Formats: sequence, C-alpha cells, structure tokens
Amino acid sequence: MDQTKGLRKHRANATTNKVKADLIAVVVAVNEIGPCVLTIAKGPALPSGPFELAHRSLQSGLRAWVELQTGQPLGYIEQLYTFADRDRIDANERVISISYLALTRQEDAGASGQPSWASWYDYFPWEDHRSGTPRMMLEELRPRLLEWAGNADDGATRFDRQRRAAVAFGFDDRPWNEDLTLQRYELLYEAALVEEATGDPNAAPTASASGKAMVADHRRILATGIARLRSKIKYRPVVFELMRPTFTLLQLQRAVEALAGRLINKPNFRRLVEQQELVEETGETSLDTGGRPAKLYRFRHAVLDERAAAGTKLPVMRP
Amino acid sequence: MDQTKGLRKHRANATTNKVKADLIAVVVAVNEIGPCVLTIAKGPALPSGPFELAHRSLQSGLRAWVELQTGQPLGYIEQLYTFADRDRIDANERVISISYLALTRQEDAGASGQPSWASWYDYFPWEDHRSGTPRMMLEELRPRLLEWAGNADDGATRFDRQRRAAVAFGFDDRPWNEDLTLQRYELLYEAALVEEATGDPNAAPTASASGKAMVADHRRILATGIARLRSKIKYRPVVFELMRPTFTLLQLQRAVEALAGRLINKPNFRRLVEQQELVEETGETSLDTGGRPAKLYRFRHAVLDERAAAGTKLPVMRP
DNA sequence: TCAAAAGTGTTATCCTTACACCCATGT
DNA sequence: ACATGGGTGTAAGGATAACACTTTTGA
Repeated sequence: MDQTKGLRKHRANATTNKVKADLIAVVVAVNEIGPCVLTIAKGPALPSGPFELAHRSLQSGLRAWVELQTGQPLGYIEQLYTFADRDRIDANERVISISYLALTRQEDAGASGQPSWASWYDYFPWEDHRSGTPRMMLEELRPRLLEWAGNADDGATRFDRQRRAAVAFGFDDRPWNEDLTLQRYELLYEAALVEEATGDPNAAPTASASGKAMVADHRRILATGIARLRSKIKYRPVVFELMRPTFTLLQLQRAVEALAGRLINKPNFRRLVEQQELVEETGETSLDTGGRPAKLYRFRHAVLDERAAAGTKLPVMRP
Repeated sequence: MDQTKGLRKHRANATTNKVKADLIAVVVAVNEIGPCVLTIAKGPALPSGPFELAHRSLQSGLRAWVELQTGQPLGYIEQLYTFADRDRIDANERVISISYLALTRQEDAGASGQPSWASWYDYFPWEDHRSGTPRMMLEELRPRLLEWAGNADDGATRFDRQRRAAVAFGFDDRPWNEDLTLQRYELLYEAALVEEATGDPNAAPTASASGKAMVADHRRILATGIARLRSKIKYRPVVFELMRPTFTLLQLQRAVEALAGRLINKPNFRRLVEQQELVEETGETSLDTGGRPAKLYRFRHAVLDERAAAGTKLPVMRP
C-alpha cells in the first residue's frame, strides 16, 4: 500500500529507489584432487540468480538457484559480502549482489543439472603452497609486481607498492600468510596482471601464471570466499561439512591442507584435533589407505553445542 | 528505459524482481560514560535510509543518510550483514537491509542535526561486566530463562534450552564470553524476555532488566554490531578509530574495557600494546589524570601496512 | 624386505596469566 | 602522609612447533 501510493505520487523516486538483488554462491567441496568450486559452464561463472518474491528468504533463494542451475543441494551456508555492482553503474538500473559461501560434499550431487567442479587453484595457481612456494609465483608474478611497483610516478608510491606486494605474497623473507587471498588478488588486479583488469588476455602474463579468469567479478568473489574459509577453519569446525560421515585423521588433515594451501605437521594436527575432542572413533578401520589400516572417526556434533567457539586451528609447519 | 519497458511488458515480474534496499548503521563512539550508539529520537532507531540512484556506492549512501539524519560524519565503516526483513514479508514489496558498523569519535559531531548518543548498555544491561556479573542477570534473567527452559514440552528441548542459556550467559561455572552478545539477545528473544518479541511491554521483565527496546529489529542489529566489534578488537587495531589523536595507555585500556564489557589486567595490557608496537610516545605527558602524569601516545598508522593482521588482543582477567 | 602410511612420545620455546612491587603527582 | 593512577619486573603454566621414533599393513 505504501508502494502504490509512492508510485503515484513520486513516480521517478519510486523507481529509482528500487534495485535488482542478485544472489551469488561460492560452493566449495573437497575431493581427491583438491578443493573445488562449483561453476556453470558459461564464463565460467558462479551460480547466481535474482532474489524473487517467491523466495522465502535470501538463503532459500540462493539454494533454489544453485539447485536449479547445477543440481547441487547445499548444506552449510554463510553470507560473504554485499556490494553494488561496480561494472553496472548506469542511470536507470542498479544491481546489488549478495554473495554467499556454501560448503557441501561432492557426492551429494543429484541427477539433474551437470555440476562442473574445478580446482580453485586453476583460478589462483599462486595460492597452492602444498609443494612449496610455486615456481610461477617467484618467476612470473614477482618480477611483474616489482616492475609494476617501479612504474609508479613518485618514490613514495613505489615504496608502498613494493611493501604491499611483499606483505601479501611473503617476499623478502616475510612469512607466507594463506589468509590474504583477497589482498593478493586485488593487488594483481591493480597491477593489471589478471585478465579481468584489462579485458585483454595478452596484457596479463601467461594464462597458466595468472590463472583462469571468470565472468564479471566472479573471480574476486571466489577469492573472498577462499579467504573467509581459510581464516574460518582456524576457529570454527567447518571442515567437517566437507568430509564424509566417517573419515581417517589423515583424510581430515589432507582436507584442511587442501583448503589452507599448505602442509601441516601430522603429530601436531592429530593432537590438536583429539585434545579439542572434535572427533570420536567409530571403532572401525579403513584399509584402502595403502599402508597400515587407519582408525575411522566421525565428527562429534556435540561440540557445536558445548562450546561457543570450537576451532580447528591448523598448526603451521615451516619448510 | 529498460525499466519502463519492463513495467509495461511484464508488470508483475518486473515489480517482483525489484526490491527496496535499506542502508542501516550502527555508529559507535566511546566517551567518559562508556560505549555509545548513535540513535535518532523516534523509536529509538538506528540511522537508516534507502539506497538511491544518486549514491555512488553503498558506503557513500550510508554516509549520506547518517550525516543527514544526525550530522555525524563517519570514519571507519565495515559491512555487518544483509537480510531480507522478516517483519515485512508481503506480496508486493520486499525490503532488504544492508547493515554497517561505523566507528567514530564523538567530538567529530558537526553543527547540523542533533545526534543523540546512548550507552549501549542501556539496551543490553546484562552485557556490562566491568563491575562484576550484573545482579539483574543472575536475579532476573537467569530464573526467567530457566523457567522458559522448563516450559518446553519434551525433556530433550528442556535440556537443550538450559545448555544454550548456560553457554551463552556463563551459568553453571561456565566462563563468561563477551563475544556472544548476539546469541544472548537471540536467546532472550526466543524466550520472549525482550519487548520486541511480544509487542507487550508487560510480558518482558522489568524495563531495567530487559533493557530499552528499539524500533523494528534495530536492537538485534545493534547486538550484531557489538558482537562484531568485540571480537574484532582482538585481532585488528580498530580501537584507535575511537580514540583521540593522542591518549594515555589507561585511556586506551578503558576504551577497550568499555567495548569488551570486562576489565583487563593493566600490566599485561600495556605489555601487549607496546610489544606489538601499536603505539608510539608523543613525548608529552598529561596531568589531568589525578595521579602521576601519564605519557601520551599516538597510534602508529604504519602497523596497518606492515602487518597483514595486527591485533589488539585483550588479555583476559579473571575476577 | 621394503614402501607407505598409522600412530606415539619428547623437548625447547614462546606466549599468556597472575601477582608483586616501585614511582610521581595532588590534596 | 596518603590516595590515585603511572609504570616495571618476574615467575608459573599452558600451548605450539619441531623432531625422532615405533607399528602395521600390502606389494
């Protein structure tokens, strides 16, 4: 009723005050290959769609769109960020995007749709430090970032750019911090070292070095999701959303390593998990591991209730 | 143009896919009395307004509305949460609210508007543990929460409610966790111990115990802001946004204590701040402190660049 | 027998917490 | 003198990181 009155009285005003709201999802799973994102073929792009009247809530709207486009049902969902689309500033239409992070297991995939999963390191090759610092990071990204820094007009900016690059990428003996995924992407964007920044694939370094691009700003949203997940696994037991109901401790460790993009020390990881009482033995063992049979564990759902903030801190291992 | 065509061609569709987007701000400052929120008289309510075409971005829209309604310019801003307004589900109009946390100094207030600041403990009296556990929490809230738990139909729910209350409020020798502000409010809402939950002021406990109410769901948004801020001061140096350019270490400590709602151990706090190199001496001293003159410090803005994640962890002090 | 993974134990180090104590100023 | 806040030092306890080592399976 407010609305129809508004339309009549101030037509221009009523229309300008309305926007289109898009829901967009970073859906993550972990398989043998590594950490994966759910994408739709065209773009590639993240699954997304407009928030409609039929949706009971933002979350249910998101679930509906993802299931429709990929056949993938979603479990854990959390909001990432809401932004007014920079690319689409135009006088008549405004679009705001509400992005979400969703965690799921890949075998959940139903019949409909053909979900396509891609390792998220296809999009961010410099983020995977499980086998040491990637060559391409030091050999391609680093010189190009330094070149970009050197191109600045004044010395202060040059110095600032160098420092920012060093902090984000861990140059000059600074430690690598896996949580800075978004800052790193933004830096590469600013330096025009990713395709999206220029629109010209040739301006960026070799495709393998700068990673696969995505449509619009979807790669940036993916970076936001990765960063959020990497920091969250350290203080909330969210990894278990990505695991099968039962798992071995090494499988759990491999999953955390896949997400964090770095290796963890085995004894320390086990102690941490056990002493926090995050898991309990099922009594069974798994033989498919190639070595001595491993005890199977399951997540103790009770910790979610018992503790307000139970973490899966990941003990760092220096190389 | 797209839009008018849309209206003509698919009137229903075009309208259903458009929503009104509201921007809403939790603006925080710290003064002698304690931590304060900026409110507008009617309600009381948080400053808010629709996102319009004229706004260049969500943030600038927010700044515009807050400044218009209160005369308060904003400094630090961060997004809190976006939600589809539960209270206004109706067939024709959809409203989504994008909420923000803003930090500012109270003396920033310009001439226009008449900003009214209120201690946030007026709205959440049970959140202030600086002088020990509030009486009202143990004497009013606790029995009412236990009563609510006991009213559940089945034993499992009774047990669950009791446990949730105990975790959130630190009953039964559990530790008090100041970060759980939102969970506590939600629990009180669920138990109909806050006015908003019923619409009937008499259903809730005495006004002083359940705290002042706000319009619509604004108190819930405020709880979200407090929770975010309380957890953030532990790993990001955001307190300094609330301080004057120079300050004594005790002033800084009092500010953190005001936000956290609990006391901190002085020597430990100082060591933490100094060893993290968050501040530097100005060389001057302040005499207005009532005792020995205190050294004045200023925030070292350089830490924002140097370190990716510099914190102001607050060492806990048990009573 | 060897490779591969499971699983256990120990130590050095750092950070946190708690507590005790001295210093400088105004009344 | 004493109250008030400013400021420093230290020792105990716990968590973390690093490393060494034994056990159990399949090929």
